Amino acid sequence: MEHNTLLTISKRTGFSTSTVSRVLNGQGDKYRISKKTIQVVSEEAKKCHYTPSLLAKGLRMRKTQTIGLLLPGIDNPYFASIASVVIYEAKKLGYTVVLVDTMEDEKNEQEGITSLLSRKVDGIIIAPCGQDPTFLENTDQHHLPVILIDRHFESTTLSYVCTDNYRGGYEATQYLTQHGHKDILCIRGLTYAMPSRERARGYLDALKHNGLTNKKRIAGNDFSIKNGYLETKLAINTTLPTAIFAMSNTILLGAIKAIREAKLKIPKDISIVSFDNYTYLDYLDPAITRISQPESEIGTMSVMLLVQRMESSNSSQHAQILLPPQLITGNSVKKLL
Amino acid sequence: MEHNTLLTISKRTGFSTSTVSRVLNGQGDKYRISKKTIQVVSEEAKKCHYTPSLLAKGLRMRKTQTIGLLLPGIDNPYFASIASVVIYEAKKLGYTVVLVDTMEDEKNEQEGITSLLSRKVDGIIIAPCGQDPTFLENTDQHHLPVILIDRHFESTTLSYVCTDNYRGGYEATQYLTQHGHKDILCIRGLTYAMPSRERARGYLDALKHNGLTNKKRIAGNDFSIKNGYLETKLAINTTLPTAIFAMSNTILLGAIKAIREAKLKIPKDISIVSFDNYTYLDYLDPAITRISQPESEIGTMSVMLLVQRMESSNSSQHAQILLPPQLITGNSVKKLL
DNA sequence: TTGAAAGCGCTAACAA
DNA sequence: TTGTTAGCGCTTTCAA
Repeated sequence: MEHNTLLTISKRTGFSTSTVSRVLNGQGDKYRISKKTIQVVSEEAKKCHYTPSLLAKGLRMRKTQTIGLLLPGIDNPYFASIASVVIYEAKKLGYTVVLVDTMEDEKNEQEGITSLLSRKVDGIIIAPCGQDPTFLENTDQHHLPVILIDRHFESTTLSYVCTDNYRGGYEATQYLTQHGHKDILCIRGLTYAMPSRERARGYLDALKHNGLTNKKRIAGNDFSIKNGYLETKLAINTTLPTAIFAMSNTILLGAIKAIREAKLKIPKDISIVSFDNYTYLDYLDPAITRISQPESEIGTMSVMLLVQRMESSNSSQHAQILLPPQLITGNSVKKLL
Repeated sequence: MEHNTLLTISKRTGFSTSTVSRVLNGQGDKYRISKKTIQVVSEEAKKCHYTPSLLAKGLRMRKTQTIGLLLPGIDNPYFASIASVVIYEAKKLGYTVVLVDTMEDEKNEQEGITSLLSRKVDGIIIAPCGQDPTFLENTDQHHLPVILIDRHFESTTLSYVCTDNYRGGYEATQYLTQHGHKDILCIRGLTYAMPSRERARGYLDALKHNGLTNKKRIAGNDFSIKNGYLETKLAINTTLPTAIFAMSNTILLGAIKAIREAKLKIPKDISIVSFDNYTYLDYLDPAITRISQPESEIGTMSVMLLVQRMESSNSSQHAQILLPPQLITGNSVKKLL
């Protein structure tokens, strides 16, 4: 293990580095290298635990078999789930993942991207927390494919794979109205982020289709537990809604906390529907009714799209994909008469 | 953004690549390069969005500012939490993290390490799922520092940062006996893994100190939800213990599921103490009493140790650190008379 | 105060 | 069937 290179193997076997390189890359047949040479070289490589330098290879080939993944918070189970899938799928296709946690901070995001560019990653998958797609669009156009996940931009040429958040917001609200709810508080995530806006749009449209437009009530401005807590607390102390539509699992937790502090019971005193699926939601009492996002599909599809763009030269074609969410019913919604 | 290198900047400014390199690395003063030159070069670099190639730099310097992190499952909140901290701390010190999810599979672990070696990472932090430290020890001795986290080996020279699992097991059990419990079922994780063994040892010692050795009851063999479910189901249908000590948050979930299916109530019919801390545990009903592991300290300390070893040449010194766990009380344990 | 040139480990065009 | 050689982008020694 004393730092082996093609050169050291070349010297020990007596063959040139080219030959060694070709053998070790499985191009022995292609170059009609003799069986014996192949065997000798292979054995020597194995014996000395040769590990090719992906630095040198990357420098020479202009390809590093690496993809950068930027997420706003790996400790959020929703993003952890996506990360898990992306890493798995990437590995299957021969890519390694460099993970950057932007912590919902634009500066971190910017630095993260720069760092990935320096590392010469072959492509980027990102759940952006910035509001401006310009930089990403430039990157994408200069030979470094970018795929957005979870969040996309108003008008962008960039490829994305996201949940159909409008539909999710609509279905969550519709489920509540179908159970007789008319006073529904919607607690929103990051105001300017597309998922928040789309879910809110779905919420509003559902109200409209039920003649409840005048009942609309949207509050909150980020995806934190604290936001869920404060907005719920406020609502409880002003006008208690019959139901809450929480835009994320984090907001949900905050809401539950406030509800418990007020000694209210779910669903007897107040109903709740959340966004994001998660094992633990089945273990809460009551189990929480929620709109499940297709994390697995988002992860798989984003890797597929990215690899496709990275490996085919002509593909400047962009795909903008919305995947349907799914309602999972628990016992957190009461049927009103 | 048309692929700028030192050479292109050198040509455009008229200075040599050496000078450009020195300026861009902040060594202008050291080499007494004229203010004007520094300014010209810096401006050109900024204007063309120069991004140094860490491949070339790494190849030349034999240092990539990258650390490899191998975890058995990023979707486990305990590991997600560690990953989050490691990424953050590493970044603060100028390092990027390549994350490998081994999925509790030795083969994946082996491949992951090989891949990291090829990428020429400067060091490795790993929660090993293999049983044999030999390979890691060899790696560690050949100029690539390795730090174990979460799990360590029987007798190893490798550095590690782990929870004091013996103490955790002891305290969990002690808490139960202090509440009058004598029939405590311990549901274990991966049999051969050090955390399981140490927690079990703590459990047994606590029983012993309370004269309950003949009551010992250990079952189960991995850290899955399924394991917790099956063992609990079995216990309920044979001899119902008064309390369960679940060795992880996953085992806990399985246990709760079985308990609910049997229409039993926690803590009225059966008490439970778990391992691993997690926000959601406060939101279960009842809140779960658990032994909290110091994820943040584990993450921070492992990065500190690793960086120390990577950056000081003489440091073949190894640190083996056990961090104390902490009991967090919920309402899942009933006081028996 | 600046530059020329070698070399990190690899691949591939060209040559034999 | 195999070898020679140039070059990927960078740092650094030596020289001026």
